[in-house]
Amino acid sequence: MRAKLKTIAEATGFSINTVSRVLRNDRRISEKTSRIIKSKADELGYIPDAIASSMRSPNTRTIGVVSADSSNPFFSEVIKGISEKADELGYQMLIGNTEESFEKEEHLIKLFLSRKVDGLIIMPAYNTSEHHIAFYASLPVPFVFAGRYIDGFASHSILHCDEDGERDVFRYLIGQGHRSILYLSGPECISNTIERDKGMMEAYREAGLDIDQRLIFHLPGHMEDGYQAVNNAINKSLEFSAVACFNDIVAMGVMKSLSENDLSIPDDVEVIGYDNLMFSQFMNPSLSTVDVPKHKLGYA
Amino acid sequence: MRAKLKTIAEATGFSINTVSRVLRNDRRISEKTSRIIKSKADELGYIPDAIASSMRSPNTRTIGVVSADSSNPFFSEVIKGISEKADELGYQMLIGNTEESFEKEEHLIKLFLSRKVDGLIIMPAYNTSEHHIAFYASLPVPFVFAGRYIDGFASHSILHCDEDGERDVFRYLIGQGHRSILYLSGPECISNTIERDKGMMEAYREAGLDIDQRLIFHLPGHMEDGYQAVNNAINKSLEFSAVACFNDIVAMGVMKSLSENDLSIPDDVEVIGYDNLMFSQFMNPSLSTVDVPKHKLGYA
DNA sequence: ATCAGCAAGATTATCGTTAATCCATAATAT
DNA sequence: ATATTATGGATTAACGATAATCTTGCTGAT
Repeated sequence: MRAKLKTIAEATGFSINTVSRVLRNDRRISEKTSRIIKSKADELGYIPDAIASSMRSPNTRTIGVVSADSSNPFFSEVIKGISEKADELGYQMLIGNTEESFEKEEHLIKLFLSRKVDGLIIMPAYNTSEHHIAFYASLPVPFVFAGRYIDGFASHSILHCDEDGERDVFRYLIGQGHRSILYLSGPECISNTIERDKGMMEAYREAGLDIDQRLIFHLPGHMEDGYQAVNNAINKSLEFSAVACFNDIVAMGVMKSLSENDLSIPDDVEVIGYDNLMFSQFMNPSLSTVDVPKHKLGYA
Repeated sequence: MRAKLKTIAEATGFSINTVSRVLRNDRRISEKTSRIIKSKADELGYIPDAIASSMRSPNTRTIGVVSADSSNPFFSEVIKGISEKADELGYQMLIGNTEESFEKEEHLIKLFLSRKVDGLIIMPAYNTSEHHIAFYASLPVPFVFAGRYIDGFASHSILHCDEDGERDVFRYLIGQGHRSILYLSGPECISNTIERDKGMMEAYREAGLDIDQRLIFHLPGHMEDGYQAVNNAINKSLEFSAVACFNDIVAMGVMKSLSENDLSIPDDVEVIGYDNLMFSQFMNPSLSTVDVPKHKLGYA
């Protein structure tokens, strides 16, 4: 049988409580006692029972990470950042994926609460209804939204500035002389899309240019979306000399399509991504992108 | 205060135990009682306390996933598969990264044990010493190694067939007439490398060809490794008409270097990856690769 | 000499659930 | 008519640890 405090207590003659205090480095225990108990614990290969411990103590040193899709490189880099910081602080992570479904998100959060996580890091699903807001407001533990912003929970969000990022993209493209920019934006109801669209519009306004709505598309943000979108645009003979993408994944799809259509990058069409994923710098031709401190975001 | 069994028991007049049985769908409870208790539980917004529950019951419905690097697309796809299956079975995942360090791996596993996980899925760090073997053998819970093989724990491993995969790669390349194949293999001490090297040698033997050791490199398997290796090879004027890579990430680095050196793919040099990561099919020129059922692997 | 104060531990009460028993009463079998 | 078995539920005892409250023996101040 696995050693427990009682085992050590009996083996050393001290009380269970004293053993517990020693192993938690509580003061008010003599050096000598401490040594004896620690060495016995070592000898018996004692592994503390975190379950029992968190039964009695106020925290579990566990956080719940609610990811939209942990196989998406963007999220997985954020999670890596979280993981490192959690490790450093002695916390452990429960992870689950919502696949962008709020129902799953709610279910997952409840499971995490059931597990008594000390806090939640949420990469929230699209769509923000009254019900969601109420749900978030009722959470009995601290929580933050990573990378996305939810109305009414500004102070709970850790963000990079989407508006500025996209404005810079369009400023640059317009500055390069592009006048027909295909803009493959994200899902309409998430904060990132809204913010970035604002940035885009601001850049056009600054330059005194009109926006051609036919060149703007809101897509889910997968690789196929970029690929399809450019194929379609070319089929419909849309004219464009640059493509601004919602993320690097979409940009990959875009580049694939462009190459297949014998358009050279960046001579015929300039492509800009978003997120600066680890692999983006190794793409060929390499991808210009907006850096998002994913790792830092997770870490924070 | 959060509702607990006692709250419901007092509100309905039944005993705590009866409430517990109802909520666990234990039989031997009348329909009527069950309905009353369930509706009251709903009304009070009861969330079960999984900590207290797993204190008493033999399992925690939690598994520990020991990943080498969760931001590496290969692992993250495997983890996604695990996540889906776990979700389906009502299990939750604790995840941690070892960064390929066995010390961290051991530490992480101990933490998971402390949390009383029901089982472990391990993507083991390199290096297999006596100590590791003894450590694994001493684990008090079921465990499997995903994707890698550890001596002495064959039955604990879930594998794709590395040897066959690499043999097919070399058969194909040799069949295409390549006689100088740069082989960027993986870290020497992990099973995948060993198996694949075997496959490579077998293909050469079958074809009755000698192996040129100068074209074989064992690398850690990162993108930079592929990039550097090809740069070096070109600098040293090594002749080669194809590159077989340990994984798709290395292949990306390779392709980057080749393009920068104005070598066309696949006309001047043919490149083959391994793993068939999600993004590989969208690369341009697209990457030939060996499919590894990462998702299925995780799922299994 | 008396007593407050403290150090170093021991005792005891929980934490919220589940498992093992136990106890009526009703239904069925012999 | 008695013995057995089901049924539906109540009681009680853990699970392993921590926190709050007690003890006991010393110091040292008055």
